[in-house]
Amino acid sequence: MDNRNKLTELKAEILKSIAHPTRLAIVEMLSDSEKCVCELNEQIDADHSTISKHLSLLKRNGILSCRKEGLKVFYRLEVPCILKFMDCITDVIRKRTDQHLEALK
Amino acid sequence: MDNRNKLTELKAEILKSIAHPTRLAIVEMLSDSEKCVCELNEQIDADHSTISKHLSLLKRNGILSCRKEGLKVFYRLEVPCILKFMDCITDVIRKRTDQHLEALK
DNA sequence: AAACTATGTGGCTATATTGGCATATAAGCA
DNA sequence: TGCTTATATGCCAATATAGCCACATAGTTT
Repeated sequence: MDNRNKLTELKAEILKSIAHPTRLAIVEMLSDSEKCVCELNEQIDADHSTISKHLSLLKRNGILSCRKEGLKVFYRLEVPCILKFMDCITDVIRKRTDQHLEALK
Repeated sequence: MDNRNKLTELKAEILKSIAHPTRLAIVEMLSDSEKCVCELNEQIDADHSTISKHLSLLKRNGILSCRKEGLKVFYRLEVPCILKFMDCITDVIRKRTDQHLEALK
């Protein structure tokens, strides 16, 4: 019972780490291949320190891993199953939109 | 490009709605069948107003739907695919734990 | 209609999250 | 060694979120 709660809390924590526009964008950008921080910095409109913090959070929570090569650090997605889930989330969005349209009738 | 960002933001918003211990617990409790608010109130240790707000958030975001029957309101899960995803999240937790153990060596 | 039950809402405070700036570290290069 | 580039961290202010109490509403029962 209490363990169940604990597990639910852990799950919520993991979910929270990808439940942020910038962090989700990072995850999506890493869907096909690893990328260096510099590349992410280029494509995301935020201070590099902000992005760095998002990356370290994602890493700490096991979503990403990284390797260093010279000056650069390359991050990669550790849990590709997340991507499949996004289809489910897109379903939710579709369903939600339908509901709102329905409500207007 | 901009549409892509908009979609990512929407997805993050949906994710955020289930990325909370209590809300995730609610989703899990509704995995097998609909339940009335009273039942949720019994099982969750929080003020009924707090639970009510979580429910309305989940509904607004298309995760849950509800129907009224007399005094009671029954909520049900609209998007069962969320449950499948939780296995992926559990993988993350396992992976993360492994990493931490590894780091201690 | 008055009292009761189940649920929802407004308003407030406490806490958590975010983002940017300045600064630090680490590695390559002149 | 000093300079430059890539990345990370400390600190702080702004904003968002959560939770509780009090109150409101809807439906039921007497």
